[in-house]
Amino acid sequence: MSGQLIVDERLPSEAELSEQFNVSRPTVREALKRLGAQSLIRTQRGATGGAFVNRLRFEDAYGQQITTSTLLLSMNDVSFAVACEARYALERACAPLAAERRTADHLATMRAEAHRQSQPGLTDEAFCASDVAFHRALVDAAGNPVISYQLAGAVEAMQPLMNMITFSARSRERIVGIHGQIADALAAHDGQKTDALLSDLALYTEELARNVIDARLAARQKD
Amino acid sequence: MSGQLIVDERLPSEAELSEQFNVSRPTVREALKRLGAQSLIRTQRGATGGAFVNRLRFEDAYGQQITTSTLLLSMNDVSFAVACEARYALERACAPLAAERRTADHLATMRAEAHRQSQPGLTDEAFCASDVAFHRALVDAAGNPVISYQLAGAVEAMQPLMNMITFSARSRERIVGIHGQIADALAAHDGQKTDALLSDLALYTEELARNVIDARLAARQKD
DNA sequence: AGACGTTTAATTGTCTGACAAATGAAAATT
DNA sequence: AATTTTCATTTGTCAGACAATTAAACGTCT
Repeated sequence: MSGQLIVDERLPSEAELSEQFNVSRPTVREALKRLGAQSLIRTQRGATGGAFVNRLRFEDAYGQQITTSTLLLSMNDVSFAVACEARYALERACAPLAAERRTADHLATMRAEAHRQSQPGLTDEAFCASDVAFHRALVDAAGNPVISYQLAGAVEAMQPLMNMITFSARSRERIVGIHGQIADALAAHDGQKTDALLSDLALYTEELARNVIDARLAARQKD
Repeated sequence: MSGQLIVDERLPSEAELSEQFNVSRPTVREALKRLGAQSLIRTQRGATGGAFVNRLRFEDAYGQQITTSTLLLSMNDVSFAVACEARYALERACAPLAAERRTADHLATMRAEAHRQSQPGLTDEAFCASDVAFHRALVDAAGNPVISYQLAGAVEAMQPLMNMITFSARSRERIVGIHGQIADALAAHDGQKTDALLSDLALYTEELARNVIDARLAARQKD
């Protein structure tokens, strides 16, 4: 953290560390495991083995980010509205960049996911998973790895919350329609239109969630 | 992660776990340390002690998020332009929300930081730190903890990169001027103006960074 | 000289058994 | 009833040992 070690540099062996800090090897190992859990080091067995400073890659950080975000949402009873607002606010931030830089690949992925979403036999969970894939493609289209990393948590952590919603055929149709329009807007490099469509989608998603919650409350009062 | 344990639930003791999984206690301890490093559990000594499922709080997650983001930027030679683009794109995303919901407290913090930034004796690092505090207040003004969490990394991780820049008196004056205008725009609940000002700030910051980099290249060629 | 096994030393991974330190509950005492 | 003492439980730490892995050093053969 303080920059004294560089990537791939080898730390002293466990025996050396235990002598250096006047603690036993098991204690050193517990400390090293803590660093390993944060992906700060990796260890290798054998003659030239040891603990090495790990290069933290974006792909590794994605996973941690998603896990942490998901746990945060589930443990701090964040309302659907708050989570939804955060997600779409951040996602709209990359609309202009995505409109500028989207490649044919990104468009193809989005169109493919939109098409999958229109299949009638799809379960609600598969629909949500495809939804996430669609939006990740949109975020990645902004062509900025830092943004992709930051938004991985916001987008993916919403999935468990979205899974609470049951999507009727009619609501699916509307969502897929907007997805198609978003792909069109990006194809036309129209950032403002993309932004407006994401705004629509945010409002509609919140409306669906509100309906589900209201229905549950009504059912509970009936009991 | 799979939801089988609830917050504050106690895990079996180390001795029980070592029996359950047929491993020794040190091995169990190493595993528990890994969970502890991820803030998933906390441990307590004593008769009624043990390992307990930890409630992951936003405040705790902030720190992890900032650490990870900072390391990501420093280890993957992300250009200043990319990091800057990400930061301001995400920050602009909360401009409309901040304009709507900012409290007098947020405005006071921002004005106080802007005032500090205008003090002549300030070091470059102190100036940057105050800059970060200003922008955190702006993000927090959006009144959405999920957004605050997500942006903590983007905003704070930029600080080491910003510290590379030496701020002349003239550039400070301009930045402080924009900060003041941002506070004014938020006071007037003007989201669009805030967004435009953040856009200006992004462009100007990138310009400053470009100058520093160009100057360094020139100096190197001179050698 | 070079290719190919073999040995060897270093290092992490794991185990056993032990003791220290903390801590709450139960028991004893005032 | 309040306070102190004792005790059992649990985590924290230590020492010493052995297994598993790995690359380098060494020998041997072609």
